Amino acid sequence: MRGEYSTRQKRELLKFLKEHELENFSVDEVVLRLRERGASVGRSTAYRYLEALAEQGSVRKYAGAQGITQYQSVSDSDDCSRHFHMLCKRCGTLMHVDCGLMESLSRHIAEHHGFQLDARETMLVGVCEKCAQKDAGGEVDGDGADRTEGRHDCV
Amino acid sequence: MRGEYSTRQKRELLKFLKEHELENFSVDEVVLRLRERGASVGRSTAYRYLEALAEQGSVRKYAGAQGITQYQSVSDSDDCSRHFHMLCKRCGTLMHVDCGLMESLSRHIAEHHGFQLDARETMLVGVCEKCAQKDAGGEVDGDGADRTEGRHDCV
DNA sequence: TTGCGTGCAAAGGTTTTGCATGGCA
DNA sequence: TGCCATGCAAAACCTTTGCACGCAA
Repeated sequence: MRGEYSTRQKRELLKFLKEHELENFSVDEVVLRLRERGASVGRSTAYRYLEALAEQGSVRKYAGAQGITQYQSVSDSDDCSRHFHMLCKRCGTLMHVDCGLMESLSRHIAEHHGFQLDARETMLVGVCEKCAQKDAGGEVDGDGADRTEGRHDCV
Repeated sequence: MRGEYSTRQKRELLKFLKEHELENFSVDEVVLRLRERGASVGRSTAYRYLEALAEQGSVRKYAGAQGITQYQSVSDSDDCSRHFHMLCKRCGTLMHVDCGLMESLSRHIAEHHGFQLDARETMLVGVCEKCAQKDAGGEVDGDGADRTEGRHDCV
């Protein structure tokens, strides 16, 4: 019979992602966090299923710092093709930006530069507010580990 | 004595990069192309020197498709921190965009979203004009291999 | 002569794959 | 009972590093 099976591993992964919507994880982190809560999932399985979810669109997949692939669960209602994303190069946090200027930008680029922007894949790289403050203050440690994340709806 | 030595390998690499300004290469491609012209350079050396050039700023380094690091030689007069870059997800071509809207964007993001954009690392991903035309026509092959590249100065 | 640069080979890390086993329908 | 899914281990990859040798200054 054709189709997909519902397994414990898939359910655990899905549950974890739902609970941590808009947070960013590497495959290893997901595996680790699941193991901590006693819901172990094999690394291969995590790779395979996250990849599938990314293709299906319910998870964003992108290259974070040090070339490590990051995954981020996106709520069903989120249409990531309609807003842009800011990636903090310090802590790896990914933020969604709903902002009118983005649409103007897309339109401008298309009309004046003959280039069709893909908001889903485009990443505005820089330094987020928190990390900028840390920079101003003491030294910054490598990871940062602040994985909470938000949305910026512009006025 | 402090300082850098001028070696055959460095000169070959530099010469190749100058000849292929604004084109994009992986380390392997550079090594291969140099070997083809009888100017072999070890992989480690290529990695080390390209990395050095990237830090120094005369070469752009970025994560291309499939997580393979790409390098692009930039002319001396180019100040890549002052304009943005568009990366075609089909053929891998990288284009420089000098455009007033980009500065407005940076300023807006900083003021309204508390995020400091890094133009040097930000990549506007999408489909370039050529590939869009190909899409409209027949099927597109994976690589595309059109590595020539241009600049878009906006009016 | 001094010490940076080079290149090989090995190590390092992430991601993919092969295959036997296990579980869903 | 059929297949799909899983997980281990191995392979595949790109990249970095250690170290002995070579070469520029």
